[in-house]
Amino acid sequence: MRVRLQDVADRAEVSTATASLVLNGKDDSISGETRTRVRAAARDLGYRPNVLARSLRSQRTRAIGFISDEVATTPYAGAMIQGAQSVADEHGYVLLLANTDYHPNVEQRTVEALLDRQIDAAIYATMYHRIVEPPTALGAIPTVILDSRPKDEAAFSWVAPDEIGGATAAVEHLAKAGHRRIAMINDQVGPPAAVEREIAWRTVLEARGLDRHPDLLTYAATDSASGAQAATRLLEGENPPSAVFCFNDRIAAGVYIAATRLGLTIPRDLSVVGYDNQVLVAEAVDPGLTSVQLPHDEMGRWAMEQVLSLLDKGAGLQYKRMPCPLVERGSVAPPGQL
Amino acid sequence: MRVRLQDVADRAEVSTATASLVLNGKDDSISGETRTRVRAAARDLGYRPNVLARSLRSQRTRAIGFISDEVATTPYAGAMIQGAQSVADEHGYVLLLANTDYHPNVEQRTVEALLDRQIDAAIYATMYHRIVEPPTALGAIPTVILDSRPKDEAAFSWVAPDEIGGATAAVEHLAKAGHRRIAMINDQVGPPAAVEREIAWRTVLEARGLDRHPDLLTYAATDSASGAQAATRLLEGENPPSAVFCFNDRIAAGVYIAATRLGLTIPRDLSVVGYDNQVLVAEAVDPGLTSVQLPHDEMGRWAMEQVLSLLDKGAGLQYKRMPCPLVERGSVAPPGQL
DNA sequence: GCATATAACTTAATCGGTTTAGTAAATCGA
DNA sequence: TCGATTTACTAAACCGATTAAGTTATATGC
Repeated sequence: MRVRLQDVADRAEVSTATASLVLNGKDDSISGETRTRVRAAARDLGYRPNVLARSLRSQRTRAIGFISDEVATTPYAGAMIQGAQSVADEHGYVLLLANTDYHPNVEQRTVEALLDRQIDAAIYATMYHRIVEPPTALGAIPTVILDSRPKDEAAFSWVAPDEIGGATAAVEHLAKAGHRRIAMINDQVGPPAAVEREIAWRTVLEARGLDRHPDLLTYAATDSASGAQAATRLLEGENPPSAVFCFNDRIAAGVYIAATRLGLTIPRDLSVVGYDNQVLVAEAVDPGLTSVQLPHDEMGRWAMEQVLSLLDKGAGLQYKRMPCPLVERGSVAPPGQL
Repeated sequence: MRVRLQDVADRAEVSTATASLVLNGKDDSISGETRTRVRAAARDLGYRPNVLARSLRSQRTRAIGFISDEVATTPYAGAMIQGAQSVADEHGYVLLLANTDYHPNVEQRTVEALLDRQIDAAIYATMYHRIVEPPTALGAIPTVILDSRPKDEAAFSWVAPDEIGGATAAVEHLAKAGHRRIAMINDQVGPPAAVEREIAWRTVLEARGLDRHPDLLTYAATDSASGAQAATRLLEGENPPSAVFCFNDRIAAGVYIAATRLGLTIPRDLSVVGYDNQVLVAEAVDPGLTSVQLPHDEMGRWAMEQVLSLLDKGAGLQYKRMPCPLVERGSVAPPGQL
């Protein structure tokens, strides 16, 4: 059996009230001698408070629900959970995990299960940047949206990647290398991330007076095989680009495959920039892929910090676009004479 | 405020005892009329029991601690957590997440934080297969080791990948394609996974009477740059192999890089098999990499199932080697005339 | 010297449930 | 018709803490 406060009190020959006051530092009115006796008893017995009992009484569990559409598949989840978890840990909070499997019924059930456990607050995370509508039950507790934006932007705090900034940096990087025909292979599904990155791409082309031929924009599914197909279309077309900005690294990997098959060498004949900075992909190709990093760890940290300040300081709602830094490897060079 | 059992009882005009008995199905001695009244009251008020209070009384929280050395970095974590989480969810259990950061002090602190929250049991997970010694505090509750083996194999239930089986399948696959000079690039650090895979590789070579020249075995760090170096050594040596079995997919990606630089085409001039089946890597290279899959999801599920049967059925300790299936893509072909 | 602070505790209520022991009324047996 | 069951509930203890409200000495003020 675990040691209870009662056991400590018995050993120190005081009431549980006194023991509690001492151990919680609310001991203004407890004599120094009693204080040391209680502390000694607690130490000797190896006393650890039962958090359940304390939570029941205090109405705070120091537990945060982490709700996400999926946990596996992508390596993104890990970084976000890691960020949130480590901040939580620093403040003596704990993470309760839940999956929604993209299914409203599961989501409903799972969120209620968390609320039944009296979580103090929640983080509603998604594995890619989109527009979400968290279940109404979450209205009961502070909730921060991680890696997405709420439909009603004023209803929640949220943090999402600064897609415009990241994509701008990527395209600017290509432009500064001297490219004037910069294509984009975008996600054909068109989530917010895709829309914003495309806007940024287009804006840089306009601002710098670069080639804006419609052939320079094409779409693909977000895997390397589709990326290779799209790249082949681009490169075998009438107006092949000298550089390609890709929606993600998997598509970029497809560009490498297509280029190699067409006898082109990266970066001599074609420059490529990806998005996501998936180290596994970026370093599996040769030369290494220059890519824009999604700040998952930082977003996870920010979300948890925001949760805690909503809880502790009763702070107001906030939102944040987290910068996406460009990570340079070897896939960009000045254009040749293609 | 949340609806309490007291509110339900008031509305149904019974005591909380009666309400509790009805809602928990222990209503043998409750009249049918009262039963329906209580149930209606609960439904009307949207009553949901406070799990904290219930747990305090029942001494069971239906919460499982998931302790791992890290959560991010690899995509493995997600799959293991996913597997464990989904089984937990099916049984009304919840996962409490904790990190140890490979640091004994953090581990100690974090495990105690979980125990303070009265978790019923724990899963002690690692991101790669090694020999572990879980903190003694975990002796207090059922604990299953996930993706590693305990130093004292009789002290815990555990599940780890069947490295021998997976590596054997990989090397057999190459042998059956006709290769007689099959090299291995192993992890230079030498964790159990590396030791076992090397044993399997050697065993197949012996069993089939293939070339066992010492040059065929070399070591590398587990990233693609190191893999490329090792592959270069192998391929430029006096006795180049016609096939390479790699400790992991990142090293295998390095083999692709080295082969391309040396003017060799995979699989015509060189066959390659990786380990981990990291889809991101395996599909980023051309042709796709044939690889052995680590059954993270299945291991996560098994671990949680084992935890629950230890809890519910008071079952005995068990251990399991989970099969690692070979996933064929395009990196293996019969040897040419190198 | 006596009412009044002050110091140093303790008692008991409370959080929201579960469960054992008990009670009152209805039913049964002979 | 009366004791013994059975039925249908309820009172109260309990889980392990926290904390407001008391209590009892001792010290202080005048």
